[in-house]
Amino acid sequence: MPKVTDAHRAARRGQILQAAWKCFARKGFHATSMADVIGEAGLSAGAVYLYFRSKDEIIVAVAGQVFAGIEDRLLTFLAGDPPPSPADIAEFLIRQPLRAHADAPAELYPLLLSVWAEAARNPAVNGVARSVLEELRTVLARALRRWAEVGHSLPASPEQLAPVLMSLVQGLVMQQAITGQPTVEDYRTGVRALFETAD
Amino acid sequence: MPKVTDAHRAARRGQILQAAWKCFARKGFHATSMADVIGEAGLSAGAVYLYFRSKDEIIVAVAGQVFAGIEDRLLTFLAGDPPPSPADIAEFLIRQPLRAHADAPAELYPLLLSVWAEAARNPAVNGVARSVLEELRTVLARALRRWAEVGHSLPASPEQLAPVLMSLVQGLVMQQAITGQPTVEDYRTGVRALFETAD
DNA sequence: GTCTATATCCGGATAGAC
DNA sequence: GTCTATCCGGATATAGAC
Repeated sequence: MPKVTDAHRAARRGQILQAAWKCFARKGFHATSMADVIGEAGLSAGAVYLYFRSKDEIIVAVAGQVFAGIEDRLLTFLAGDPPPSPADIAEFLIRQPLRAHADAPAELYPLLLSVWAEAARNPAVNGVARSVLEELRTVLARALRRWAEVGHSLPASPEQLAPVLMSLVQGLVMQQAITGQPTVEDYRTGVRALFETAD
Repeated sequence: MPKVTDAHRAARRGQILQAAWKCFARKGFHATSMADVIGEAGLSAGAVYLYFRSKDEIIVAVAGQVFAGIEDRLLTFLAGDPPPSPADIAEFLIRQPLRAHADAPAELYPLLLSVWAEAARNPAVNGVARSVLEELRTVLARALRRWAEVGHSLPASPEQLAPVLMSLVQGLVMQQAITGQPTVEDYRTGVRALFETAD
């Protein structure tokens, strides 16, 4: 296996995934046909099936990309000194989805909804989503504990607050995707106020 | 049109919707075939298509049922005297989905996720979901305002806090559907503590 | 009103030429 | 490695008998 081939393979895979991402963002997983992906990628059916065994495999890969990087960015943020306050953490979380995927913001939220819904049914997608959510929960709890250890008070245990922090993002995404409301800025203000009176 | 016919029609429609609900809860909208619904209802294809013109029409009807009643129950709760506190409202919201559909709790959360994801794509479903979410937002804002007018303080404006309250349910549903965590009780405790320190 | 049988279409995946 | 052409299965919706 010469080097060229590996690079080539990676490039092709990326090309396909990017095309699939666009299609899935536009129409969702189920309404997207392989023909859509193939057309968007500018390849042929045979070529695509050379890199992915099935549509399901592409879905799982895209779901993975959606979550990719969240943890890393969050970890470096949470490791800051002094430790960020719960309000800071909340604000950071809320801004994450858009920061992570600066392109195609309009279709990002619906895509996230699709991924979550799929994660509730598709075992493979569930695997990646579940591990990310669980990791997120422990990371957030650890950060909250750090904040408490530095002399601040928390309204509840870190383990109980972490899921609440996560809900803030999830709820915003859903409401935005369905009603277009509220704006990130309005939402951020409400959330920050709530946590600041509670620290 | 004799009375019998109307009652009959209503009963049949209900029968079909109940069957569809079960199938959708189990497998989601897209993985459910008309054959599934037809079999579950114990009817024939011809009969089902007599009451619903298409699968899409059934999806919209089920989505409507999922939201049915939420508003009414919430309104009577919020109208209580003395006005419920933000913490009380949050707790009520969190418990709602399970109270509303006491049967089939295990599959309720995934079904909700499916409905939300569908609402982000399917215009008809979006219509019902959007109107419910918007109504919910104004109703909650009004209740928070009432609480403030009775002499309590709020960390932010009612309009900013209402979406945050809604997020609490949505996040719990999603986390439960995907990871099975946290339990309603743990979650409730965290949420209540957060809002009680802030009232 | 209801059922059976089926027309019609479409999507995923493959086979084989180049 | 890549493309074209195609197969097969399954899904929606309908037609027509009873």
